Amino acid sequence: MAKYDPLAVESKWRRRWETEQTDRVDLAGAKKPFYNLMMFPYPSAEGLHVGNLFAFVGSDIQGRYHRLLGYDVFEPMGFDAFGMHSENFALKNNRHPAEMVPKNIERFRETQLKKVGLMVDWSHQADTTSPDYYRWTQWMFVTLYKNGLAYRKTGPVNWCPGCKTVLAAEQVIDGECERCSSVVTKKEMAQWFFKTTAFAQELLDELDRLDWSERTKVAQRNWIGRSQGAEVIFEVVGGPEFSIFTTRPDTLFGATYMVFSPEHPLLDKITSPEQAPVLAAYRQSISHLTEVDRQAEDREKTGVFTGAYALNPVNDQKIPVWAADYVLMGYGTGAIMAVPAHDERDHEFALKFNLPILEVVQAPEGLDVRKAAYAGPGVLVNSGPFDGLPAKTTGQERITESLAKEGKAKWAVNYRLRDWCVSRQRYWGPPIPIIYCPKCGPVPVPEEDLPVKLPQMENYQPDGSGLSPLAREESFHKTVCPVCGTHAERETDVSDNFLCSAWYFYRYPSTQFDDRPFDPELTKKWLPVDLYVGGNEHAVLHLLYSRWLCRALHSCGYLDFAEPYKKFVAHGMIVRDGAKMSKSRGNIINPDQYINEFGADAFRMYLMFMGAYLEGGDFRDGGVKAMKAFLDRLYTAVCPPEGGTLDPQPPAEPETLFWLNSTVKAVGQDIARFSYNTAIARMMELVNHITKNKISNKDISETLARLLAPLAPHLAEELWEILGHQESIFKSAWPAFDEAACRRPEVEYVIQVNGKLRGRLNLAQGLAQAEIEPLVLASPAVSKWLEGRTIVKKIYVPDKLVNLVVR
RNA sequence: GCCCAGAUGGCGGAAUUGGUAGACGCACAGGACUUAAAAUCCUGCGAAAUUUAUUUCGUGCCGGUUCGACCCCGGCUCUGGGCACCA
Repeated sequence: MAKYDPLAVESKWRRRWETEQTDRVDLAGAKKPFYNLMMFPYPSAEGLHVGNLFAFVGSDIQGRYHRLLGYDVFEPMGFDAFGMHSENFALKNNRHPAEMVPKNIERFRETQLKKVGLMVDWSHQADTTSPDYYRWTQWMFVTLYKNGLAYRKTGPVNWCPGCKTVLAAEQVIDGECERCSSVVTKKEMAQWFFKTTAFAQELLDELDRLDWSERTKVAQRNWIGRSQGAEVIFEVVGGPEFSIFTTRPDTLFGATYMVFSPEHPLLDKITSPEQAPVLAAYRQSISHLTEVDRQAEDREKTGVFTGAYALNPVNDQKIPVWAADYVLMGYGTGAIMAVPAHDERDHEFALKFNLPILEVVQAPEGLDVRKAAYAGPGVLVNSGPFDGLPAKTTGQERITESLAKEGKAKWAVNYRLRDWCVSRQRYWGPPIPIIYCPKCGPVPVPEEDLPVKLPQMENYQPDGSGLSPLAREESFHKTVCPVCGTHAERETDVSDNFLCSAWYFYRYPSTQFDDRPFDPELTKKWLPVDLYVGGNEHAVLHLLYSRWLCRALHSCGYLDFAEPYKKFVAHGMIVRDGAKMSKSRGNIINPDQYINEFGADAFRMYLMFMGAYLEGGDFRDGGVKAMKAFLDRLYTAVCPPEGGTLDPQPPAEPETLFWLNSTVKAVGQDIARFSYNTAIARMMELVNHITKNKISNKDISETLARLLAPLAPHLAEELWEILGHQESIFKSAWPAFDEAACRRPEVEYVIQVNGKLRGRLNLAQGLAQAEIEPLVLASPAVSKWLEGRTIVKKIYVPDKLVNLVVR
């Protein structure tokens, strides 16, 4: 039994690809550019995770497939090596990231990535920690600042006590730090922000037109969280005006009290002297609560009366003003009108504090708004001139517009999306390129002075003071103002690692340029990215940030497109034996072990065969071995038989032609829709057919080698060479097929009686109903079900089925 | 609570548009080869009944539409994911 040695074959072809530069593309001269991007990994010391490989292989298959289709495919790779994941790991192991990261990168590239057989053009790498790279990350910051898209602001920010730094809203998951799972607290600090909210509407609108995985789009829509409503101006009795945001202006007549967020600055002005100590005590009592406590599901509502009253602009009614922490300072205006009859939260609060509940939208029979809030549709009641109008449509419009005429309301839209907090009080990142001058204020570092290099520091631990470790390095932060020359101080925070990764794909084609972040010509030719494959865990992190940055650079005139990725495909997640993989379970898959035993091709193929690529798969131990066994069978089937040769004539037998052509068609279609598991199954069927029938044919062998090439590139090259070709199989072309031969000349008709399968008939293709009927009625398997019955209806589906309905 | 996706043999999973449910593979069983084992090859493999070359049942649960439903509709249950005191 002929077998092949995968380790020998694979190292042979790795060397050949390297010396012949098979994987390189002529970026300037390419005629049919196809930018195939995969999410670059961060080089952890543990090595590549099987999840990384699953993602990369699925992407590489597209790259190789497109290459065979005649595209000039650019498939670059880089390392996302700045940030807390790298720094935390170095800290834990008592090492320095500057020493550790280059070693990890080397190991990733040389002993792992290259062994998997990715068609990566290694002449265009990006390493985010290299000064040649982060110089341009800093340039991004300066550019955003100069264009009014970056600003510094003091306010409550998310603070992770574990990582000792602030975090962006996107990096807080259920009140916990995305990296270390510490409970995040609020801290008042001056921080740098990017104006992500400036493009909230565009980011949302464009989603409808993007060719992206639907679940990724849904996650982004939820995160941006648009809600439409009105801003209404109320007036404190004997005090100032203030505005509230509501999505239900139709229920204004039902507002029986107002609620301010306890942090609302206006409270200090309006609270009555006798209630002031009560408010102070309340603020004290909630000050120690974290977001997790505050949002705990079963938590009872709390709040205090301020002693103040507000006037409802629709009817001048005097209603009490309360302060309660169920109203958040960060959303809308930090104050609400409470309509307990039609809002669940207000209802709960009103019951607890015995506040009035007034029905203004007619609830259906049997529902009592005193018992439970009714938020459904209905007509307005107790609403003066607006009674009888459908609340959510006309009612809403009329009430808002009548107030708008008096200047007391306007239509408004609110987004859940917050500006991106990019400051980090950590060491391992690109320093924020800003200088604070006592005379000139904040001044961006001039472009020619970039990069602001990260100094080498032996003790780089974050100290939790709210300042970055760089604040301890005087030689770093003491400087002079680039404008006036006065002694000045550098910003000592570094920027969020997600800024590094928000632009890396612009850099890849332009790595040779040290005078610009990306070359306009090459960028025009290669971007936006044609295909981006990655994990959906980045839906509202990297993918949102990079969409925003693209839009920002576009608005500043640096890019002539506003969306970075033409197509994004979210791959699934791998589990093992039905369970999530984790260190604590001890069920992590070690890819190297399988690759060293069965070869990268068998490992690649098994990863893709486990399940649907877009849904993920369940890794079973025996799978890689079984795949190697298939590749052995395929090898035997494709190679000339021992002591013989392959038939040089094209196959003529119809059944074989059917298998050959329909397999080529199906494999191409399946790869195009990321259905790798079924593509492999189709190849198995073809191999089974030729093995069973002892067919050795040159045409079939060459076709199989090329079908296999995207999935198992090393073996495909080996077979191609055995079949007599000098050049790489990737310089050949994807096999063509004959549409007519994809169907058998004879088709199997299914014969049903009353919808139940009663027989099958092999008949020539394309027969008419009238030609088939007599044959059906004559067949004994069918006629026995027709005895003594009347046929009332005949269903006929060409080349497929006949169904006789009898009584 | 709202939104999205999903539930198919012992297992992983197939099934373009409503038209043969279970492709392909794993595991298992039997056989061949072998001193033996491994590897490889061949055969079988949803369940029940059976006169075994037959019938009935069967795609999470209940109901509906249809000649015909894994697929469409209505109502549930469970699993995974996103959002969530967001006004």
